[in-house]
This record gives sequence, C-alpha cells and structure tokens, in this order.
Amino acid sequence: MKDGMTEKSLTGRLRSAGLRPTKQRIALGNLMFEHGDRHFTAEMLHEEAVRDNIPVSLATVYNTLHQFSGARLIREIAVEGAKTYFDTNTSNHYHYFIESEGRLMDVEASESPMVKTPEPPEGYEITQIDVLVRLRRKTTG
Amino acid sequence: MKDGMTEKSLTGRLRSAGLRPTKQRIALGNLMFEHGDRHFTAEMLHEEAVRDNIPVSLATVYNTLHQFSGARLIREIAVEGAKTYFDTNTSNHYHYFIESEGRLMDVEASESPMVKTPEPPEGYEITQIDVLVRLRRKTTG
DNA sequence: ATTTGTGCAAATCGTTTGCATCTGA
DNA sequence: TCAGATGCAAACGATTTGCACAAAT
Repeated sequence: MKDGMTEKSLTGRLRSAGLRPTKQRIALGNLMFEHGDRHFTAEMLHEEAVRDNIPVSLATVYNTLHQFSGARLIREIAVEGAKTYFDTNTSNHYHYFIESEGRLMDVEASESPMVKTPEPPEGYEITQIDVLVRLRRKTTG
Repeated sequence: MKDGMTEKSLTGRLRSAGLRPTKQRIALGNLMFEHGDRHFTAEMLHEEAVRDNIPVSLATVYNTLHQFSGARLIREIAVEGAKTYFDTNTSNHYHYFIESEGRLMDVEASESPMVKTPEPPEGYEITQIDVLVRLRRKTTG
C-alpha cells in the first residue's frame, strides 16, 4: 500500500514466474516484502493477513509460499520439527535459531561464519549450504 | 550379537542414563550401533527391527530414540519436511543431504567446511552449529 | 469463454499421547 | 512389589488435496 513501485514490480515478478497477480498473491507479497527481510511460517503470515483484513485461506497461503519459493522470490529454511520457515532474503546467508522462542534471525554478514565449500562426493554437486547457529538465552551468573 | 562388549557397554550406558536396559532398548541399540555411523529415521529403524524379528512398536522406537538422544548416545539432525533424522555419530561434524534420495551422509573430516564461530547476539549463547550441504546428482555432460 | 486460483473441509503424514498391560530390579 | 516400559489405537499439528465456486485474461 505504501509504495506503488513495490506493488508494480511484484506484479511483474509474478507474471515472469507465470503466476497471475491475484488479490491474494499481491496482498501476501506486500505483507512479506514491505518490512524488509523477514522470517515466518505459513501460519504466522496467515494470522498477519487476517489481522490486516486480507481475506485469504491458510491453504492459499501455503500455495502462495510454495509458488513464491519456486519463483525464487523467497526461500525455505530447514529448521526442524514440523514447521517450515520462509525467508524473504534469498541471498546467501546464515541463520540464528532461538529454539525456546522458535525465532529465526539472519546472521549479520560481518559475523557470518566462514564456510569453506567442501568437495562433494563423486557424481554429486552442491546446490546449497545451510548453516544454522542454535542459540539459547544465556543464564545470568 | 556379534560382540558381547558392545552389548555390555550399551547396558552400562543405558544405566548411567537412568534407562533400564530392556529387551527393546538393547535390540534397537545394537541395530543402531553395530554397523558404525548411521543415519536413519524412526520409521527406517522400526522397519529394520521388524525385518530382524525384533518385536517393537513404532511408539517405542520413538521413545527410545528420544531417550537415547537425551542421553547423548545419538543425535537429531534437522533436515526439513516432517521427518526427523538421527545420527549415531555424536561428535562435531557436518552433513551432506541428497534431497532426491532423502539420504544423509557425514562430511568427511578432511572435507569438512571450516566454520568460524560467529559472535552470538547479546544475551544468547551458541549451543550448536548445524551445517547441511545439499547435493543433487550431477547431470552428465 | 477459458483458464487459473481460491476456499473449505476432508485426508495425509510423521509424531505424540492416554491408558491398560507387562517386565525388570 | 511396583516403578518404569511397552503396545495399541486414538489424538495431534502441520501440510496437502479434491472439488465446487470465483476471478483473471
């Protein structure tokens, strides 16, 4: 809403991906992208949409997230448990995960662990390297 | 079966963890540990047990895996999707994951990516760093 | 008009739980 | 004996699916 350009380029990116720019996809896209880099689950995004009076079903949120993921507009992050997280930052970067809060954060580039790409086994190539730095609240003392 | 020592020390390790060395736990422990480092899901281990005529329910397999995990005899690996993987190698090491096959492998120590521990955010401490190297079959050509 | 997307509810999948029964110290 | 373990089936939570209805080109 705050920025016509954002909406226009989102529409264009959807079309390039062969996705019709529907009300729901535009609205969800705006929610995802208008506040910078974000990490969320399908359920979180759905609740946010509902709070914003965007009529959209959870099934459509899942569809949209997977379609956006396929179009490389966002990416999935493997954490664990049942929940799947999504990230609007598709560039190469790593994550902190605070287990007790179920919260994901980007590792700042300056703090980013240096990962030397290993030699993959014969016949295979590396598609991606995920680094998850697990955190817990420091016990005072 | 092949080695009395293995079974004896497993019994001991179970006792130390406050776990009674029951038929099922011993049998599952032997399955897990007798072939060196292994990666598996609860369901894989259950099927293997059934094939070996070890009477054990899937619920008990889950219980056992979590108890062993709590006792640091094995560890969980976050991959993604619903499935949880377990690893008999509890030392610090990283993994390859072949998505198309759902298969996990250890990254050989010599090939291990060098990860520089990042500075955690204020008030938090790092409990673990997971590195998952995603692979796909190389297309010939 | 035709194709694609959406919403609902039911179905699925991995995992967990409640509870009656069994087992090991 | 009896606390702890097991097995079954029902319960669960996240995600997916089938299908009738609605919206986009």
